[in-house]
This record gives sequence, C-alpha cells and structure tokens, in this order.
Amino acid sequence: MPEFVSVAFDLPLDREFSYRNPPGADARVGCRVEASLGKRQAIGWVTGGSDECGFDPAMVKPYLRLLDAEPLFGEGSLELARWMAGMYFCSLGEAVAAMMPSGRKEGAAPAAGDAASFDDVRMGEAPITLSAEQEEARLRICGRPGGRWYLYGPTGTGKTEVFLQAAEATVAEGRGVIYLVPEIALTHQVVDAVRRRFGENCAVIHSGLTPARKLAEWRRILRGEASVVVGARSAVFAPVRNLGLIVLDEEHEGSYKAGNAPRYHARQVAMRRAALEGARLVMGSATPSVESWRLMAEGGIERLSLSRRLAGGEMPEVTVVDMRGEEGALSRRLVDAVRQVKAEGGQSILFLNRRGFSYFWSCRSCGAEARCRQCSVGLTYHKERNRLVCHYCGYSAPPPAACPECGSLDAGWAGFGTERVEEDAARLFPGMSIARLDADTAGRKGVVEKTLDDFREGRTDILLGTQMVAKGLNFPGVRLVGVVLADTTLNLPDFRAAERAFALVTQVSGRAGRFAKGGRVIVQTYRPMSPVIARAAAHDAAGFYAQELAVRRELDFPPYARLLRVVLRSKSRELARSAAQELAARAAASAAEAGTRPCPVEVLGPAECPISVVAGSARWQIILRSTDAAPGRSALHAALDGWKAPSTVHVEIDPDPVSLL
DNA sequence: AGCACGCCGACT
DNA sequence: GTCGGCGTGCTC
Repeated sequence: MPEFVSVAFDLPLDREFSYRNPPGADARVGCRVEASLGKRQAIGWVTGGSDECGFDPAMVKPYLRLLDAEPLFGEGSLELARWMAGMYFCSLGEAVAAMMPSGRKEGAAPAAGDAASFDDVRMGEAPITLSAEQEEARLRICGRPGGRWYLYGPTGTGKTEVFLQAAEATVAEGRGVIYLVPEIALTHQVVDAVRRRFGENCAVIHSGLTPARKLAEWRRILRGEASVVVGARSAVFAPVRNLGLIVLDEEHEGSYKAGNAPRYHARQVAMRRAALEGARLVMGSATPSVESWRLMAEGGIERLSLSRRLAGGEMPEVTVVDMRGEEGALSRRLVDAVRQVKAEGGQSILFLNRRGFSYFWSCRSCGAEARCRQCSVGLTYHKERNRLVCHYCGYSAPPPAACPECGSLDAGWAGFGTERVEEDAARLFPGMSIARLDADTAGRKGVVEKTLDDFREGRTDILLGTQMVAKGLNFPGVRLVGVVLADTTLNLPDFRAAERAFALVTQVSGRAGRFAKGGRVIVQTYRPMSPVIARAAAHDAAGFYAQELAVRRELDFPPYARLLRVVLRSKSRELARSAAQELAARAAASAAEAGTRPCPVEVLGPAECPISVVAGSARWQIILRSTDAAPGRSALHAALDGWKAPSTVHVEIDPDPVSLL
C-alpha cells in the first residue's frame, strides 16, 4: 500500500492535500477520509496514492479515519470530475462533491422548470405493440451500440415506451442504463414504469431519500446489483457499470441545469459520458431546446419523429385572445368558455406562467415592447429610477411618454399576479369552486396533493396557479386550459424568452388535448401578432425554430455563441459594481491579449442583473461571449488568475447559462 | 470555505 | 483601556 494519499476537499481550493496512510490502513482512490485541515476537521475524497508526496514529508499528517471500506468512485469518475472542474470553474473536490450521493448539503427548492413531465406510461402490464414509427425508432436505436438520437413528438405519442424498450435491449446486451427525468416528484408515473419493468435491477435516486439510503443505492449500483438507474440531474453521475444508454427525458427542461456551483448541465455531462463510455444517448421532448434542434438539423443528433397519438386524442384547438382593450385579467372570451365548460360538467385550468417579475414596459394599444437595440432583449422597467434598463449591456433610457410604434399614450409598465386573477375569478364565477396553487399557497406539505386530489375528483371547478397546476393537465375532467398571460414569459429580459414561451404554450396544449375530446386552449396575450405565440397556437414548430435560430444567429447568441456568465454578489451595491467592473476590464484585457486566435472573445457588461437584489445582496454580472467555449474559458481563467474580489463580494461563474436573470 | 492573526473605531 | 470590524494568508 502507498505511504501517502492525495485528498480533495469540497472547498474552492485549487489543489489537493497529502496525508499519510496510518499503519495498516489503505485508503484507495474513491474512498472518503476524515482529516484535519488547519484548525478543523474535514471530509475529503482520496484521488490518488503514492510513495512520494511532493510536500515536506515531515509536515504530512496521517488522516484521522477512513470512512469507506470500498471506494465510492473509480478512475472513470475522477476523469469526469477533472473535466467538470475545468469546464465549470470549480475545484476537483467541488466537482467530486457534486457527483457523489451525499457529497453536498441538500439543494434548495427545485428550480422552477417548465411544465411537469408525463409521457405515456403503460398502466397495466398489457402486452405492448409498438406503432410503426415507435418500432422504427426502437430499431434505429438498438441497431447501434453508440450514437445520439432524439425522440421528437408531442405528448401521447409513446416516447416513454421507446425509452423503456431501448433500456431493455441495452440491459439484454449486458450493459447499464441511466434514465434521467427532470424532477422525480413530478414524474412518478415514469419512475414507477421503470421500476415495474426492471424490478430489483432498478435503483431510484431522488432527493427524498435519506443520505444513508442514497448511499446504499449508490453501493448497489457500484456492485452491479442495479444496472438501471432512474433519477433527476445528479443521477447522470451514477456509477453504472458498463454504461450502454443514457435517456434524457424532457430534454428542454431547465431543471437539468444545476443551480449552484459547479453549474453543470446534465445534457452536457450526458453527452460527455456517452461519448467517453461508448454509450447511446437518447433524448426526447415535444419541445426540444433550440440547441438540440440545431444539432438535429445539422446531423449531430439523429431525429426520430413520433407523430401518431396512440390513445387517439387530437391536438386541441388553440385560440389566441387579444388582451388589448380588455378590462381585467380574464378576457370575455375566456370567461365565457369557463362558464360553458362548467355548464357541460367539465373543469378548467387557469395557468399563470410566473409570479411577479412582470414589470416590463409595453404599449397597451399596439402591444409594442421596449427592447434594447444592442441585445434585443426586453428592457426592464425600474420604478424607483424611472428608467428602462438593459440587463445585458447596461444601456438605460427614460421610458418613452408615448409608444414609439403607434404613438399611443396608453403605454407603460404592466403585469398582474395571482391574487389579482383570483379576485377577478371569484367575482366572475360566483357559485363555482376555485382553488389556487402556487408557491405561496403550497406552503405546508400535503397541500399540493390535497388540492390536486380535490380537482381530480371533481370537487373543484377551476384550478388556478403557476407551474404546479401542470400536473392537473392530464386529469380527465379538464376541458379547458387558459394561459392567462403568455407575454409574461415572452417579456422576460432573457434571450431564451421566446423559446420558453413557445414551449409553454406547446406543452400546455399538447397535454390538454390528450384525454379531452374537443379540449380547448385559450392563450391570452397583449401581442397576438407575436410569431412565437401564433406559431405555438398553430402547432408550427418548424417555423418557430427556423425563426428563433435566425434571430440567435443574427444576434450572436447560443447556439451560435457560447456564453460565460459571472455574477458578483455583495451587500454593497457599489462593491458588487466595482468588482464587476474590475473583472470585466481584466477579462477584456486577457481577451485582447489572446488576439483573435482561435476566435475573439467579447465581454458584455458589467450590468446589473435583472433580478438585481437577492436576499439583500446586490447582483451585477458580466458575460463573456465567443464562438467556441475554450477561448472564453481561457480568457476568464486568465482574468481570475491572481485576482481576488473583495472578501465581501461573492463570485459565481455560470458557464452556458440557461437564464440570465 | 473556515479559521486564525492583525491592526484601527466606539463601548462595558 | 477592551470588543469588534474585515483585510490577508494558510490549510498537507
């Protein structure tokens, strides 16, 4: 056994520490050890062993205790961790911690992704006959041991069954499977289906497990007792032996992106692992991310289209309602539809895509919205300063007195929240029972389930709320879904706003029409002419992606550019701003020094973050942009090298940000 | 990241 | 005269 081991800690330290193996002990790579580090004790991961230590041997202490008899990871995971550290600007120890089952304090509330996932889960164990296009997809996937595919098709076309059969085929080859879902809590059906199909051979990893249970599942996977793993984001790191397939269900979901450092994206890690281990990668969604759409168009991923709805059920009629000139939050059209549905004994869902953050400037006569000429994102209205601000480049201007498009004086900041809608609904629908479901009402555990149960059983006429009501979209009594204001998503000062708005309307309508015969969707908007909403309503995905890709290319945003976002957080607004200014200058200097080889790096900002204060801390950001990821990364590495933000300023680096809020 | 040491302001 | 701010530096 080696005399020394190197140990990585979950700390932002760019180096590992050497410890001595105590007599008789042998901490192999992948084991945890407890060791003294300065004045305290810390748990770290063994990343190597040697008889040399590259440090004054007299100073090297023995570690205090070995926590694992058997390693938690091997060389393969270590290699992935090193890649993560470079890619996502963290230390090796932080990368390992993010990969391990109980490496980290439990994450906060799950990110507010888009609607919940419910694809086609086989309820009984009836024999399955695949449709012709399902069978074709299955054959394409199973015909090759590696490769990348995308199951593209609306809800109800049988993606889940293809995933499951691809998994079965992979297991039959003696290889393992990782099946990723956006959020376990919202995808019970899929998880149950995998469990039923693979029984004891299946391990489910989710945040509800106690650390001990999680570790136990991890060990089952390591020992090869479970070769099919289902889980959310972090399950992409599961130590599956001889990995043969990674499934990424609902690929477009934002929850695949980690919310704290290292801010990895499960899709990117999955691509890396699949390539490294020669495994298949199969993704699926009814609303692919723009990135994936481009990869499909350019041949980087093979598209397998599913179009036939197995249970019948047509795509519902989607009506776009012009809100200009309407009095309250609910249009006459929507109000009439809700009443009619009630008269026919059906139920309605009123969908509010987001709470708060709706202070965008727009014209109530023509729907025109203030945008930054430089960045083409919506300008955010700052009431206290009475200015419109671009949160990408920092440009600001006083709000125009009249609409620059139509000259109307009826223009200004707008937006309404859940309470307002609930009030209106109570007044407009007397005698109907209304339940509200959002982060505010869902405080106590069980409230969400109770509300949804009541709705499923028909005890509620109208379910009103945010993303959380997505679960209800599949209930058989639902005849009508109203998207209260599609503009809320569209107007977010974020380059993915259009993509999200399109996905929202498409997902809502796809699910709403699944069971209900003649199900209807009403989408309210102040911008009925917006091609994004019009195309979603018309089920014109190809048109939407073509236009969105053209916009992204024109403005040099992903997938045609790679972004690196740095957020500087401080109690002091001025300190955050000046630190951001300093770092931006350094980044610009190192970008200039590198010249234009292999490609130029642009530094945008500093600008105040759109969500400018979080928990009392001011937030400023800079964005590095380059065609390829590597030059941006090296410019930032160079800028950070030898630079330290003031101790009260926190620096967060977000490579390939999903959102710029 | 912690946790120390170290040097300047208002309180027992 | 001390308690306490956070700047700087180190952890095998």
